[in-house]
Amino acid sequence: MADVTQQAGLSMGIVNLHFQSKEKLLVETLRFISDEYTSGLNNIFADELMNVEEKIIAHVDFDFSRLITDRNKLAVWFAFWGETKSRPTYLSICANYINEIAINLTHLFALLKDQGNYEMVDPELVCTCYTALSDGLWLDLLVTPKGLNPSQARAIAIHYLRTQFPKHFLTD
Amino acid sequence: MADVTQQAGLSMGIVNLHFQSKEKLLVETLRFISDEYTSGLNNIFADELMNVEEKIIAHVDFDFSRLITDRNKLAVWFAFWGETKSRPTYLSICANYINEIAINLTHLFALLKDQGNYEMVDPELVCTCYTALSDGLWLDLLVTPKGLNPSQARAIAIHYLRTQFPKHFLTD
DNA sequence: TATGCAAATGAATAACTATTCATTCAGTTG
DNA sequence: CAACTGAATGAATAGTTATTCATTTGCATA
Repeated sequence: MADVTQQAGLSMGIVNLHFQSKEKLLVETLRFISDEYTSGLNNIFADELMNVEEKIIAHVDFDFSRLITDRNKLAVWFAFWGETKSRPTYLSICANYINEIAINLTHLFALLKDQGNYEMVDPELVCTCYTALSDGLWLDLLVTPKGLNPSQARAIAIHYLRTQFPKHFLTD
Repeated sequence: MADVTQQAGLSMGIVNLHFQSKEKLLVETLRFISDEYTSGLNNIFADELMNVEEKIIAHVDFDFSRLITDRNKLAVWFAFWGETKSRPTYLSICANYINEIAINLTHLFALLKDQGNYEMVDPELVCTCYTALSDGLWLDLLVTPKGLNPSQARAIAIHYLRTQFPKHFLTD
């Protein structure tokens, strides 16, 4: 708590004044990064100026943007994920945002499947696979920062999407 | 420490007797799970009775085996990953096992590329992509245990490998 | 410029947790 | 079966860290 308040340039007592307890500060922290992530993606889903392919690319761009791939923030994500098993509150916050994004992203893949006549594509599978891939690439960015940079990670994600939608995602 | 020693059915002082300190216990814990993982995979790489495709399938099977996808153990992995940024010792242990596995797995993909005349395949890219995918699927198994079981996760990993080596990995 | 009020301070306290070490235990040797 | 030895115990201690609250600060209003 001393470290946190010092970083904030404030005094010791401030966390308990504003958040009641350390545990509630942590919950609000998880809520903050979850909201930041989902609202960034919801803006893309809701954007009426982009077509389906552009939205998917914007999604990937967001996943590997500075805002999201900041190593300090990635470390926070992993710390919370590690705790989900023993803290039901964290688990439920995570389950919520994961679910919300999956619905929207699966929908985009389903639309692209129709538009491109990709008859063998399973949108739900592609959504799960893309999401897992992106989480795993975040781990690479966190743990082997010299081995992979965000734009290489982005290229790997696009490489996967191209396997499913070979007529799309060619410009990158 | 009280919880840990209690779980072990031993007394309070035992950790400092055997490991010197809590921090060293944690380092040995990370070493233990890293060694367990790499040695399991090294057994597969070194097995002279399997062909390349069988080794890759054995690798995937191992990644989604009971031993590895146990949620308590996954939680431990994520907790350590979250700490790597601030603990150089953890970072270096992780960098080591990641590197060792990547060399071996990339080699297997290169062999399969040659054997199957997959001219467009980039073994290093496939290795990075498969590894990230598998890490991300572990997150799914940890955080949304009701949404995905290990055999479904395994199927998703195989699905990706099939995109790269369409003549292989068809039997599953 | 006095008064009121919400926001912030940080030393003191309370709560918690890692570590120590005098003692006990269990097994082996002469 | 005594003497020895290495492993284990756990109450006591030392160290750390979250929380409290009497006090101060800064700012708006009369």
